[in-house]
Amino acid sequence: MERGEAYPITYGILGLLAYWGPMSGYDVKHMFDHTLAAMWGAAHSQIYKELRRMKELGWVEMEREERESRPDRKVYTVTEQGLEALRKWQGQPAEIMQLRDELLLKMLFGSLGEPEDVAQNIRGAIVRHEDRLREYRANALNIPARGAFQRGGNAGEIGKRPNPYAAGDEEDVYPALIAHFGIEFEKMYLRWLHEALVVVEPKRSGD
Amino acid sequence: MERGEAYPITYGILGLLAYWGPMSGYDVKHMFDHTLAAMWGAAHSQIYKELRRMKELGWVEMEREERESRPDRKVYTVTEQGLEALRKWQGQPAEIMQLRDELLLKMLFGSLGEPEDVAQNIRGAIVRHEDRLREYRANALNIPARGAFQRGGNAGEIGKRPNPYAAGDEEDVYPALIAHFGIEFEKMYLRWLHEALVVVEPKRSGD
DNA sequence: CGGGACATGTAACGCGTTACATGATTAA
DNA sequence: TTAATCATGTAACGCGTTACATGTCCCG
Repeated sequence: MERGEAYPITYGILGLLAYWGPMSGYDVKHMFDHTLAAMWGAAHSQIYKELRRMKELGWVEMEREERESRPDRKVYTVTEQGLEALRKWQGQPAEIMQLRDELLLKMLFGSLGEPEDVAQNIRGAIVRHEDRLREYRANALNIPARGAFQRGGNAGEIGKRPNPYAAGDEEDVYPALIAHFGIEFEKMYLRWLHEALVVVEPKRSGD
Repeated sequence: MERGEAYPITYGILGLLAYWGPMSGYDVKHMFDHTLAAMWGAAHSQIYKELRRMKELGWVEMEREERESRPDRKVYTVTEQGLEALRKWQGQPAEIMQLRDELLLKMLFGSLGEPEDVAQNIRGAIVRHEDRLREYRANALNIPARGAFQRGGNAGEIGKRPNPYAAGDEEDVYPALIAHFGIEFEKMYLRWLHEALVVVEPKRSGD
């Protein structure tokens, strides 16, 4: 595999298509927002770019779906070459992650700012991470079962075809593992934020 | 503050300079590698770029230090405007982070690859995260006390000046909080990796 | 005598973000 | 009538990475 051929987002889209079946770029965007947003954000402009490149690589095929009184859809289907690329990717070791959390950076240099500003930032983070934890708990990353993806409207034959890549009835443990990670991560993050708030928060005399 | 004026890495460098005193770009790179690498990687080319831009913004001043039989150094010092920018940054809310961990992406679509490949990836991640945890535990992010940064060699007067921004004897809790986060994160990550390995690892009959 | 540390840069390239653009339908 | 949903795109911009470039000193 040459350098610059594919990136995590490429495989993210390819994985969505392989896992849930043929979709339009618009659908991929919605899947990203509902399943991968907390892990890997993606603007629709980026998704359309990647789909075009994957078509040039022969990893997906595109079929134009014309509809009356609705904009046309371009439905993408993973090819055998695309599946091969996914398997190859799975076999390669993943680099260790970097956190790249701006809050941690702000807090590392917290002594160069006002303590109340740091405390305010921590309180904001608590709210956002509690929201995320609630989401994770409510729907376990919103991951529908393999091949079960179906979008509203009369999407024609293509949307109703069963996913040709679905592997029968055997259950898939991986989405549950990822959801579990998300929950454990948010719980740990929140524990730490509360600890930090106690340390940082200015003590008031009348308390 | 206009869009595109400064980014996390800008404030990371500015914070290093404000916290540990005047440094060259080469020194900044070393500080990054020893304190922030796990959180925010930075190539030296990027650091030199940022230092140039910060000079144009008036956030730092540059003094050329000529030395015999050694390459010249460009020593950067934070200005009052730079400190003001840092304080302003501290007062602004931080966006919620995205994980962007390729291993999680690979595992989400683990069912599209070979189970043994996934297991191998998990084992590799365990080794790397154990290393990182050991590092964190050994030196708590390698963060020297405020103003205590000193590099080898006879670096001239500049390197020996006490940090003008150091705020006396009061201890700084923030680096310890960040180090604590790093340790808790790695512990949680490792717990999860071991759980995942048990689920994923193919059972052998003779075991 | 080769390799590491010291020290600073340029060039190429693309992911990822933000903004701009179009235009129909449907529901409040 | 205002706004959201459906649906796809282009353009600008820069962070971040990788590779290329130069030259001295010091250690084994």
